[in-house]
Amino acid sequence: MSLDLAPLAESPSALAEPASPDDDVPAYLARLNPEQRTAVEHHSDGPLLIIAGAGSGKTNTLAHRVAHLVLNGTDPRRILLLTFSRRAAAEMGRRVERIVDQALGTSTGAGRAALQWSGTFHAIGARLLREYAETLGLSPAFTICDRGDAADLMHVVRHDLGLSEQASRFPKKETCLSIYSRVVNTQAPLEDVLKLWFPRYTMWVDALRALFAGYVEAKQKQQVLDYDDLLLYWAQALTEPAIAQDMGARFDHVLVDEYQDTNALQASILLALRPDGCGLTVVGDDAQSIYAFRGATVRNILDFPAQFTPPAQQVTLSQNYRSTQPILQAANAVIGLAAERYTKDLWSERASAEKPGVVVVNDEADQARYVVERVLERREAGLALMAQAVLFRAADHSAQLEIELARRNIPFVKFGGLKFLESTHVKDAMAVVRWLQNPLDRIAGFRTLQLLPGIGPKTAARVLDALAVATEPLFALESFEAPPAAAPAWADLLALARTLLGPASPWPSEFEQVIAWYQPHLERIHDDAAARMADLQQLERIAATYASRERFLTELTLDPPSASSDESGVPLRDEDFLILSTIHSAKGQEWKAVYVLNAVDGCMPSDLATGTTEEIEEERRLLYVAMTRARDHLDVVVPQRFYVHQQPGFGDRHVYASRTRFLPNRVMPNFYSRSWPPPPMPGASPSKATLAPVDLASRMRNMWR
DNA sequence: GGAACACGGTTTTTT
DNA sequence: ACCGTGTTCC
Repeated sequence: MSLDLAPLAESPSALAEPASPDDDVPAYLARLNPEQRTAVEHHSDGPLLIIAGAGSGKTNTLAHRVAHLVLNGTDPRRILLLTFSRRAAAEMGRRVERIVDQALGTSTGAGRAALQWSGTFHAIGARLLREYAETLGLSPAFTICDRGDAADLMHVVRHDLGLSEQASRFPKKETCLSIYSRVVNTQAPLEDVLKLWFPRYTMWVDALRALFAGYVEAKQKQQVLDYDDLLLYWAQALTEPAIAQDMGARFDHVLVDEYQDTNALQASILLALRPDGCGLTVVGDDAQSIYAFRGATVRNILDFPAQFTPPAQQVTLSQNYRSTQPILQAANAVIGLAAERYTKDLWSERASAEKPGVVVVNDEADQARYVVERVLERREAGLALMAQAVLFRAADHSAQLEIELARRNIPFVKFGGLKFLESTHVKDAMAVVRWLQNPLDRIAGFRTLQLLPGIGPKTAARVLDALAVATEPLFALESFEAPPAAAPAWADLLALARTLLGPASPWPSEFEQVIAWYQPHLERIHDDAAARMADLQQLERIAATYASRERFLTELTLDPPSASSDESGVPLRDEDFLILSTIHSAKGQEWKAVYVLNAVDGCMPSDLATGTTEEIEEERRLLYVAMTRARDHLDVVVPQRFYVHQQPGFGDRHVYASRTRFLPNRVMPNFYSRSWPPPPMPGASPSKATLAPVDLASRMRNMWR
């Protein structure tokens, strides 16, 4: 399931009116404004950088450029289009086909412009690596592990090396993985990464190096690649001139979207594919760079032109077709306070008398009530729920709002945060399938085996050791002597393994067997088995949409369902529902009305991201991204008190927060400022003070006397 | 010795 | 809700 619910980004309105009727110009070009048209028509023998401000018709411009190339004779199978998400790739493909079909004046041309090579860097990397697997010494059957699995593997290796008992200050498995990942993605030495981003752990440099060596070895033994490997192996393969030549020659054009959120490793892949920059187009906006935490660097986009001789041509799109002028002016004011800026202010022709609001409320409960009231008010006025979105910094910031929405029966879909695939039961089921796909995958096996009562870490490890040296996995399992306590469950597992390890059976039915096997374990382990079983049935429906076990595993790992909704289940397509999303997941999208939650210091910027000025600047851009999602209405909500989780030595508590530092007084004239609920009328004071006090405490004591 | 269970402390953003 | 740890039970 890829819930393509929210329409992506720049709507058709992001097209300029025809500038001047020119007989020789095809209609699809006449619709563009001069800058967009320059970008679309850029001659393909030199590299091109498009700096595209928020709402400037970026997606459309890129789609038009691809369509333009196809209409001028480029084979769509020889175009490589790298996007930030799978959803963006699908949307881009649809638009290109539409433009080409319209231009050719036929509806029979369906498929003529079908892009074969569009997807994320990771997905394209996985595909190429499988294709070139033999040359590269990889097993073509390699499985891809997600972040959680990678962390588990890191944990196992750490334990094997005896680093767990070292001291309490050795980084946790997730932190180890973050450090590793940052080294890989930034291509920087471990020492520098530690010094810059993980100063607390600099003393562990040698231990970490040993850990990472063990981690790499473990992955190779198990024929498993993590997310970073998809880029790393690809980049490394491209350092071989013959392979670079061969891979580069498959494509006439390489286009990259959201270039501001790519990292050094991705830049090196591009450069190796197109060393002279011919046929290379990158699009991005440095003001919207919000992924430095995973190694992305704005330097990629800023240094792009000078990488080539002659330097890349640069086109800037600065007309915004999305937001009203007051909203844009406020957003410009916010980003105008950034320490460093490279692009100029955006402008819009969409006049409006309505300034965006900064709304001060008492606490998060009032914040939820305020948002619900405004959402309903606007729906009364004709704005569908789907045209409205609530954005926030961290997934759990919407918790109170979700409760309020459920209470008032307002359907919603939430993007970002804890996902479907990360819940224990779904991970269990996926592990079973992965392990039987690749019996050398120890993490999947470890997880599966421990589901059996009577089998814990030790026995599981013995089974996996036997498998690691076996030539025939099924035989190894059958000759393993399970502990007596585990005997019945072990027999059931063997029966499942005989089917799944044996000659291929039809795909979706294999999955049904896995679920049938897992169900009794689920019921034994979890109290809320019924709800979890419903999730697994959902997963079964998803599994049925993939052609094979291998495709299911790869594609679901690289493109997990991005939305989760309330308990009533995913709303049907024709139903109306409100969008809740983390700001990160809202990238590239737009709504008529946008509500930004928790615009207070501590949330934005997050307390966890105030270490360096770079981190704070990224948080500022995050607010900018949130604000520029709005077309007509924008409300920034500031709760005066908000809840913080366990502070060392304090426990849960409320803190008094102040408006985010990104909205200082001097930008406030761009907003309409108010508080909610409105202050009570004078004279209508509540009567609390007149009630007599009651001593409940002594009544409770007296109950036991 | 190994598995199971109970408890206390934590939780950013994502391919 | 989950991870790590310490304790109990077979």
